[in-house]
Amino acid sequence: MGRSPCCEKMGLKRGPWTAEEDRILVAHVERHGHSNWRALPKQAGLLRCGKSCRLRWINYLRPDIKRGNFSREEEDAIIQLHQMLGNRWSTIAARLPGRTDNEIKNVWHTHLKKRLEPKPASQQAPKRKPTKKQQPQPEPEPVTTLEGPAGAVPPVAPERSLSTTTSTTTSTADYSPASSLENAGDSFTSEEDYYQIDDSFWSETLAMTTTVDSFESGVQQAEGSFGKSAAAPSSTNDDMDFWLKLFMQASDMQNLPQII
DNA sequence: AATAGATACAACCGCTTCTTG
DNA sequence: CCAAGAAGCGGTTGTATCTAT
Repeated sequence: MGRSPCCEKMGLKRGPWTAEEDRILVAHVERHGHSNWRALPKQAGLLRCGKSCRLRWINYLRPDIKRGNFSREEEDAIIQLHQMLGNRWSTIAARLPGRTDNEIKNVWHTHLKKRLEPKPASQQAPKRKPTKKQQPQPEPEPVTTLEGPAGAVPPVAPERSLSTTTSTTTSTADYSPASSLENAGDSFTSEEDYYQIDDSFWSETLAMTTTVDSFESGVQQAEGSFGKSAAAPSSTNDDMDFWLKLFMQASDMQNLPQII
């Protein structure tokens, strides 16, 4: 298939987006939509390639983007979904409203992968404070809800300023250990305590896992009846789309996550 | 105070998949 | 059915910022 001759780079700008470029892109998309990314920069008067515009829009300028630190629930959801789906970041992102594949990918590589690696307890706590970009801004309440199962409230698109590219960060769901400690006034003494934040979350999570597990066994039977090779585990990966569909259907049926 | 190393994340690159004529 | 173009996706890199020494 033809490869996109994207970025006939001559004359096109690269690197970080300016506030002005953001403003132009947002204004143009709001007015005309983005049916044709390739033509968009020209129409909007941006010296960027369509690909770059698309990425900027999807990852930062979309109005429904949720910015700020990942909540513990979101992180755990990513871990679980990654176990099931592998590096299918866009699929994982689809289960985490307001989060982008790029963001999830970054979080995975910088935090979650390490968390899964065995390490001494002394290293369990995050070493760094949130960066400037991550600094929580005063927010009436986190978007992520820790309420019960019924609390599967759709995430609210946070108010965002478009004045700068980086200051758009609003910590809508800052639930990092550090901030929890600060906010709680009281203290969690360990990460284990931290995990005990909300039982309902875990029951939900477990329910999800169980559902998927039982689902998988059910599907394996179904696979047999479909005439598929009763197949080594590896074939599961080969047929991931099939699994994914089933997974989605299962979650929808049970009104399961939408993890947050 | 200086600086080397670690970390976080925005952005780019190139391949795959989808759509259309 | 085929080929070209466009969009989507995942891997990787560049750079700003923070921590430790």
